[in-house]
Amino acid sequence: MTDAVNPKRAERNPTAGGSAARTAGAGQRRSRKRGTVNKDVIMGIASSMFRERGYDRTSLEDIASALSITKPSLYYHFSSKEDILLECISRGYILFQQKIADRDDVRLPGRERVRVFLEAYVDLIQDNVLSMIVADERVMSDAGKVKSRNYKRMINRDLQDRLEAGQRDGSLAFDDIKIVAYGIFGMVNWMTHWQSGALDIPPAAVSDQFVKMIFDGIGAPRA
Amino acid sequence: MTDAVNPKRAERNPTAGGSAARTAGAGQRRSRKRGTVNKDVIMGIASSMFRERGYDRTSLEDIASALSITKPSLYYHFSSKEDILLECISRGYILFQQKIADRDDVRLPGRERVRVFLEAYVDLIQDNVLSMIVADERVMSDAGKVKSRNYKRMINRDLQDRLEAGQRDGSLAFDDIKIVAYGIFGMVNWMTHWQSGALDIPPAAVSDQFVKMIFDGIGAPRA
DNA sequence: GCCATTTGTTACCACCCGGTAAGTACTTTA
DNA sequence: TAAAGTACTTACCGGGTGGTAACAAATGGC
Repeated sequence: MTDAVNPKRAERNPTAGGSAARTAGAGQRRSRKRGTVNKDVIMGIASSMFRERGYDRTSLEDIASALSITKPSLYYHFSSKEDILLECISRGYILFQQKIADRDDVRLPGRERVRVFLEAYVDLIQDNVLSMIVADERVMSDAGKVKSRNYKRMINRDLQDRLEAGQRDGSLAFDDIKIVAYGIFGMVNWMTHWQSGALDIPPAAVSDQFVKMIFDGIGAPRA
Repeated sequence: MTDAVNPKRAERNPTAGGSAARTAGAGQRRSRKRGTVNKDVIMGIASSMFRERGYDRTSLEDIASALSITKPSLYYHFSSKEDILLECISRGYILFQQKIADRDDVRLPGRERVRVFLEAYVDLIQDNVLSMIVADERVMSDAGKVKSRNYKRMINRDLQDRLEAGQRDGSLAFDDIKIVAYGIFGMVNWMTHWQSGALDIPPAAVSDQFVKMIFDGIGAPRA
């Protein structure tokens, strides 16, 4: 009974699928064919787990076992846990850009361009893909902080540009653009804290209601 | 046999005040007079630290050293780390009720009662007092989850009551009250993720702008 | 068939964290 | 003044985490 070496680490019930891998497909350790685990597969799982459990509370062992590999294997693909997070953030940003590219059109009024932004954003939140939201700078290295902050700045800039465009073309009206942007991001980002029940609302319904609320407010029209 | 005993664990630099106690006054360990540390003082520091660093990333040692006491001393006042959090949540809720009691008046239109709610709420967020927001159920015991969820439910109910009152008296108008409440809480709760710079905006300015945005929206009035 | 590269594995470490046991000093009370 | 409680301290444990060293098996090119 040596307690330094934990023998139980190796033995993992091969029949128990566990709830670890509820999010994405995963089998038991060793069941996966060699070579099917690439960076993108890892980031898919990692994004989901970071989003569901939080970055801190997701251990590398959690991620690895959801992929049916072992923790050190992750270090073949990534250089650190933070590296995984940063790549997830980058991936999320790229997916956002791709999603928005189809529907976006700079000739539309700013108001509509804000709507496009929000619909894509809410979609991706509910797909557990926007790791940026979940990334808390306080756990990151200085270099990581800079990178993460840059992505946040870019996406913030994107929304603010649309808001300004709306102000110019007369489709939107507001005082303080910073507070407005913060408010909008708060509304949608906080979805990551919703309990599972509330998340069952279809993304389209959520973004519809939010967009309505943001544009029209909830004050009764004064007569 | 066992190499698990790490001797270096005990040695800790006693002079290093560190930046742990930037939030509230603290000196080096032992500088504080006996008896000045009571539950309320602990909760004050703990709330701030939970809010600034997050619950997970605030160790009991962090809290203790900010109070110039040792970690086991905390166990004289509280039974566990979660206990501290739960008491902070309760304290925050009570402070909220007290703050709101002065200005609240059920005879006011719902719209104004929502405003009162939000002004108090934003104030207390900026005072780092609403630990409820920072408490992530995923780290809590089942019993803790229930308690925490109850406080959240109560404060949610409070806002929804005000919203419904506004809908009845005609001062507010909206479709889905749940989404509206989620949206509002998202806007204000997300303030806990703002970087320090943005938090310098005076609370009154924040709540004014948020309230304006919530009531009137940012869509230009259609002619 | 052999070798280099890719993709993993086992075994392990140093560190940190929540929590506990047991003892100590100050303060109140009878 | 002595007992009883209050408010701490030192020393320690078990368990978990990110990360590393060293080794092994599958894969593809020659």
